[in-house]
Amino acid sequence: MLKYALLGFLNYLSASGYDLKQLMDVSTSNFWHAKQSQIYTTLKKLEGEGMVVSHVEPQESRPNRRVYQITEAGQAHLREWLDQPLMVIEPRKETLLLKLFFSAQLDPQAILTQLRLQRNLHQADLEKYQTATRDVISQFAASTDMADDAQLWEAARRFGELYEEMFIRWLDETIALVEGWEA
Amino acid sequence: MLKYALLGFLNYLSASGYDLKQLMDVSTSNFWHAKQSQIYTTLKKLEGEGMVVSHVEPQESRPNRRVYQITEAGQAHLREWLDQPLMVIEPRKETLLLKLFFSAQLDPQAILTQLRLQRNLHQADLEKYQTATRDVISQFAASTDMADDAQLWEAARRFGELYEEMFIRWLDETIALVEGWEA
DNA sequence: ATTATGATATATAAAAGTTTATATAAAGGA
DNA sequence: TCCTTTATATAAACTTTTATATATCATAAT
Repeated sequence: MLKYALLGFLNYLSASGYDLKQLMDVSTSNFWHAKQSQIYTTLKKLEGEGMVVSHVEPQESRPNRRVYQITEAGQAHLREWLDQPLMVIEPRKETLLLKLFFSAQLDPQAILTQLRLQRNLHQADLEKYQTATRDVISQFAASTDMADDAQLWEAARRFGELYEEMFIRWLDETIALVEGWEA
Repeated sequence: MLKYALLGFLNYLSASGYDLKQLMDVSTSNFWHAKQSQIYTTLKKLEGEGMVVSHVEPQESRPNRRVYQITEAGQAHLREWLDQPLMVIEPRKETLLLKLFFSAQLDPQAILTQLRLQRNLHQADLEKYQTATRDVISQFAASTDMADDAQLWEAARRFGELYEEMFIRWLDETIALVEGWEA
């Protein structure tokens, strides 16, 4: 799946592995992320498959950059994936839910500590989507003439916002439930 | 992570790999899932680590069952994991969002087809949480005296319900956005 | 003035986790 | 007769994470 993310970015602009990592961190991290090592190995694999080509750009006072460019085959491969509708719901993995599911044997106070800690983390995440992420997208939208693209990026950001609102609501409900056990 | 899910179930009752797959499918699939092959190999690994022990139960007219039982070491290992709070937010991966992020080059009608298809899937999932999953939990709660456990399972089910409501809301917003492009 | 750190930049090895595919075997229902 | 359910197991492939290595510049702290 990561390969489509990389092809998706390279379809907009040529970039190095380092660039792609930065791009993902500020744009898709809400719904797709990857470690630096995976990005570098996947780019190498994509080059082997003819989906991208690369050249080294020498730099003074900085290590050389290896810049990747999408090929026609890469564009066709990306397009094929975009065209074909997703027929399933992606199964989620939520470690917090798994822990909670088996936590009845814990002290209620220990459960509450864990839930409140997560509430703080999700609150911070929500605020990030409402400020920093929002600003990045609106700046990019204003600086280019890609109105449709920017609207889809905004929709993706909006998902993160709604997700965090939902998560906080669920945490508040669940905290109230466990608080009731002590009475 | 799967190992904790298996230990969590085995802490309630002894079970075979087959049983554990069925249990996960009707209870944790909302936030944790695994393939049969992974369950079998993980159980074998857990046995090698002394977390569980197994014995074969011969059956007439059915293949023999290998039933796993949690050990004291296994219980301690589970307990340790449950005790230690989760300090991070689990990064999500949502293929639909990734596709949408790069879909501006597609025909708006193709985007709408994909979003509406997902809406149907999520609507069906939501109804499943509101009926079948809810019934399984309330039946189990009534048949045992594990009130706290059942309330946490209900909280986990509730997460699935809120998640699907949120997803459908986001899909409706996004469908309306793309519908606006055609005017 | 020196030291520490963080950012820029790429790369690989090893381990861990997960999916896909395949094999076997028998009962029971459509 | 065919499909589904019950039941376990392994090989191969793929994906992802963790850890480590190298090198330089700019800035901040001591």
